[in-house]
Amino acid sequence: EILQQIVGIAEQSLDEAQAKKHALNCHRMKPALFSVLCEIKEKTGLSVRSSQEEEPVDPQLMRLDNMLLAEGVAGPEKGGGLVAAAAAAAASGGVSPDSSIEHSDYRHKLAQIRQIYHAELEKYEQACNEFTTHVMNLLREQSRTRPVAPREIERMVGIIHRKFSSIQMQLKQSTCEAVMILRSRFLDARRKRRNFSKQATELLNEYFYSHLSNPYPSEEAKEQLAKQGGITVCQVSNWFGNKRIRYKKNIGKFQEEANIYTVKTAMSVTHGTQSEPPVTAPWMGTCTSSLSPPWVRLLSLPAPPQVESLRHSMSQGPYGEGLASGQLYSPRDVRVSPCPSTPQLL
DNA sequence: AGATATGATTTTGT
DNA sequence: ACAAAATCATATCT
Repeated sequence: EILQQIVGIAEQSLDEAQAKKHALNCHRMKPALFSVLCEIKEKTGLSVRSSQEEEPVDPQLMRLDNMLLAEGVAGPEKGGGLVAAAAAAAASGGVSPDSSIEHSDYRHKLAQIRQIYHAELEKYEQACNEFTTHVMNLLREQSRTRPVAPREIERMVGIIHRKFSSIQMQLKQSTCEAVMILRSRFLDARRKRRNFSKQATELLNEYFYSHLSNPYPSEEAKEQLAKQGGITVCQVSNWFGNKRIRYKKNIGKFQEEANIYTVKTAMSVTHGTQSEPPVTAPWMGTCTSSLSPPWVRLLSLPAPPQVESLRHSMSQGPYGEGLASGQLYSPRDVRVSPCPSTPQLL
């Protein structure tokens, strides 16, 4: 009969139920029922298994945490953010002087993400605590009418925490995604490409066309070009890589440019209007473009000595017309600065 | 607006 | 490991 009443409680109004509960607690048979329940429980031995006490420490969660920390989202307050932004700036390799404005924008957006993240985290924390205390109260209350071991309460709390931490993980995940998107938007160097200064381009072109037979500047030459042009050594390398491939792909297109820059170095001699034939050198390999027809290759004999530019080449170092002679490169195994790239965080 | 130029990154080949 | 080649993504021109 009493059991029937207990089951019935669920269908009644709160006040009614409360009253009934009180009545039950005071019922003279209650202690007997309680001890019976204890006995049953003891017999069935449905006690908590002590398994899965140690958490496996999800590696995915660790990665997310690490990233959030590294990006300054999860770390200490304002300082962390600044440090992260500075680190990101350094990592992106931008020695560009105009980057501060973009970065302030980036930092602002990051701070927003950070704020939302922390607000949500706190909300979850609070909800978790609330829920936990609620459940604990409930269990404590119930322990008056049925046997509840402290272990069981602990276990419930553990379950609740696990549940909430999985929700937290979702939050972390989406925060990480947001940060990644932000990064790619603002810090991917390709997205804010700036053309080099006129002066730098001129410098590079001058070197390229005056070393057309072997346009592979040494490390030292690159350093000098970089310094003079106000760009990095890596950018110089990129430029030459691009230039070589694009030049040989379409020599015709570059003839005008070639004339400009070779004339520049050969000003002293003639102002002859007849343009020189395109230089084809061994470094261009057998690749001929659609616009520089096959016969160009037939004309490509050993690098024709460019008398005018020879002087210039010589003054620049042993890289100009040195193809035939042995000294192509000076020994340089010292890697100065690796090309910076955006770190792959995920 | 679309075509071309250009700096940077990724893939490929040796 | 290095350079060529391909590709990406933005800048600049028309």
